[in-house]
Amino acid sequence: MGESTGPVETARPGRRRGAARERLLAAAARRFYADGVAATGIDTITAEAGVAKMSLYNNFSSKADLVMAYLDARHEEWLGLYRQRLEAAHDARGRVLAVFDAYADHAAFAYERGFRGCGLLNAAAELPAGDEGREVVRRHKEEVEDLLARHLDELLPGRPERARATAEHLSFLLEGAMARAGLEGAGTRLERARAMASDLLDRL
Amino acid sequence: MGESTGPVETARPGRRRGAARERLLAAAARRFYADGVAATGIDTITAEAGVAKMSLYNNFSSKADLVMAYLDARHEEWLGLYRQRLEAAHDARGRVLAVFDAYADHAAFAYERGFRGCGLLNAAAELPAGDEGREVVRRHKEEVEDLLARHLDELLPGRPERARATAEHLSFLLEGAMARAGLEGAGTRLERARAMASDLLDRL
DNA sequence: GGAATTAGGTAGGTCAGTCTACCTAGCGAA
DNA sequence: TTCGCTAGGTAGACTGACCTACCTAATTCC
Repeated sequence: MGESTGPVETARPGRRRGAARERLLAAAARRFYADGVAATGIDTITAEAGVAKMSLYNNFSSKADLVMAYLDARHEEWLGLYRQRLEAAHDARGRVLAVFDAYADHAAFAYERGFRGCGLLNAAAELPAGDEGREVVRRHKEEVEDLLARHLDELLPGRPERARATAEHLSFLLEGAMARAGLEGAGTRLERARAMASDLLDRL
Repeated sequence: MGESTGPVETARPGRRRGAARERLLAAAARRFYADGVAATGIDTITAEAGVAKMSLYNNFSSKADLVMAYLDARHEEWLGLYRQRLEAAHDARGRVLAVFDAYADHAAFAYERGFRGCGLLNAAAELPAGDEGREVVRRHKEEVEDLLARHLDELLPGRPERARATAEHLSFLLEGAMARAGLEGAGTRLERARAMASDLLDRL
């Protein structure tokens, strides 16, 4: 992220193979996050990617397919941030807080129209009731809660139910802070949530 | 809410004055919540309201104006649920939990395409970055947190900072549980959040 | 009578998706 | 090493559906 102007490299014909797909995904990520999925048209994406419209349909079967690829990419992106934070953590407590730090890292990105909360949740809000994309987002949130639960199992040996309940509690704090932070366009609420989590771990 | 079929009363000309506006708001509420704001067209709304297209533009200056009215209506609706729960509460603790109950009441509505979380937050996710509607939603969330803070001041006399911090903590729990509940289409997560809040109040 | 509402249509855009016709980078074969 | 093939890329026109917003003329309630 952080690119802020139109076609990033000039769009001259016959560039590297497979480049169109990457450029499309990057452009879609910027526009979907900043303007919303429904509000972003195919032409806007191809123009910003500096790519022909047919390249989109050569790489994705439809806009819905591109949206799914976008959701998968956001999930993978978050996992990347989390793994980085995980390496720096030296105990189970730090590994719990690494989840919060990964969310804060996300908020610290230089989005061109400001921080707007969790891209996955925002996209889910636009998708129709039975859409598969909503399932992807639901599973992402469950995976985050599972990660928390695993680290808490280490902190609470022999008390799996307490670990589960605490993981749910922390995941609510995280999600709630993220929503508020998105409305405010700043990461402050996420810092507060991290502090709450830290307190809560002290009192386990 | 709870109506599930097209035009609710048959659309015969010359009904009660001012009825068009109410019918439009009710129809918009159903469609915006179930299908999303951008995905819902003017014609869909007027058809479902059983009202002429011009009645929309006689009562609202544009679709954006209708969206703003929708946001205000959702805010007022929640306040109504909350006030009802407030009356039934007999102490400060009950008044804190009344906020959680109002959210649960919201989730218990028979939405025609299932529960999809907070309508205000979902709408905000679709609105462009600087849109006034996003401010309306931000203020709504702040008002909920303020309500919690006021009740907590009663429970924590002389400790306003602790009350503020607890209000923020509870509002995160609430918002996070709401987001998860919306993804799952069920209110279970909200019950869990209420239980967490209740525990937290016991340990104040 | 006048205000509100009706059905239906129109204007001007934008949407997703398809198609044609051409171009070039990179690969394997000669 | 050079040649030729092909997969993936290009620009831009085009279709049919849908979008918001506004208009008209007839109708109905107060």
